[in-house]
Amino acid sequence: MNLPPLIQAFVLHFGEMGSRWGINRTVGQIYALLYVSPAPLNADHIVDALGVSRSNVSMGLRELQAWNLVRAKHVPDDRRDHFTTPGDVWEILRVLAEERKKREVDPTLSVLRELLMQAPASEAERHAQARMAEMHGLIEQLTNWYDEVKRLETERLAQLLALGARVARLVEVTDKVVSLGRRKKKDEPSDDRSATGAKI
Amino acid sequence: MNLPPLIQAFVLHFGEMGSRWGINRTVGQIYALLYVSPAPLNADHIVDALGVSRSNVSMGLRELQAWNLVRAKHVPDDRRDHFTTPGDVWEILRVLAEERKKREVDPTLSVLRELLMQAPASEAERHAQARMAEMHGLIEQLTNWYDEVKRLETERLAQLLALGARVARLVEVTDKVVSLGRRKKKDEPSDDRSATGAKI
DNA sequence: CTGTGATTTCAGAAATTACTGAAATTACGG
DNA sequence: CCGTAATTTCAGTAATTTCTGAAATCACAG
Repeated sequence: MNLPPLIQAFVLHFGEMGSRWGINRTVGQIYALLYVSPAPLNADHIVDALGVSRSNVSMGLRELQAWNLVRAKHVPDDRRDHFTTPGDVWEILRVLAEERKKREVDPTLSVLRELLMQAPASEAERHAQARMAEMHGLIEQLTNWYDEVKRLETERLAQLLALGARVARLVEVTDKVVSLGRRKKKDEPSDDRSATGAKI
Repeated sequence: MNLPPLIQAFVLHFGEMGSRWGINRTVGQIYALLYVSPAPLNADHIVDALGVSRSNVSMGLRELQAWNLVRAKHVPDDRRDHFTTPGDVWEILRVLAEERKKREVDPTLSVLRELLMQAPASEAERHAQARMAEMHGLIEQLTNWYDEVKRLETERLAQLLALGARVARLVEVTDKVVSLGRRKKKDEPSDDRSATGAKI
């Protein structure tokens, strides 16, 4: 491996972490290298930098492209493909979330749905199904939430994050006021507004 | 493997998914089995049910306990240990989030911090550091958010989830009012706060 | 077309990870 | 303590995954 020490440390760390996720060391390293690179790199650059075989790089890039984490870019006057990561870290986060959901969550959800359709043949199966239903419910809630949140623009999302758990106070108060309002009269949103104005 | 078909399908699926996460097939299967089991199981039960070696089960249980996903329970009049998963799926979610953060996020955060302390020795390193800083900033925002949210009780958390992206409307309005307020006078936080009371 | 260089494929080698059975250790009732 | 049952450890083996170099394919300028 032939890289400035700071970059090498970063690349090596991602190689290690890669194995802790589903991806292998080389794929992690390629990603890290492209991430910190100021310009798109061609495959041979990567081979030089990481000291792995050309074919390994080819397979790694292929996998990263399947994950939508790396894009090929055409550089004029160069027949070789050049590769980059999306520049915006928020964009990367979105892609990562989407892909992991697709690979890790969706298949489970569909298996659960299928198993929940079947008629239990015993008490053991009945109980198992009840547990599966709990899991299914939770995952469905989470994915519904995710589907809504992912549509937000980055700036809004960042604001929500910054707000953190303080939004919960709001929910709490809203809840209280709504149930109060219901006791008096239905649909009096102007009241709700001022009420929710309590410190969040 | 010796299980009712419905349970077997669930167990096999978790075995497969296991490999897609960091854990191996047997560990995934053990977890799935305990999850749907109406009562705690001892190690030999698991051996029978899954058809793997006793030692493999021992190692699997050990790993699941390290993840806090399985607890040993003592059953009176039985010298053998019995194992269960936490019953509440929300609790499971919390544990999972916490452990994955500990294993996948925290180490990266600390490496990034360390690398950002060092003085860059070249333009390439300078640029790399800037990218690392972006990544570090994002991860820190996410973990701060997580740290706040994880403290919420389950019920509040569920409410927040149910609210979904609709909380974003609130943020939007807040934003507008804050910028209005700012046009008049600087630093008037009490104003800002009441402003957030607008309808969500 | 042809020739050249870039890229991918793929069979086998290397490395890693998972699993087993035997032996060692631990826990505990008598 | 002793004996027995439960559990863990660990060295060796099996299975899987990753990586490589050689060959095949592709892409395109001339």
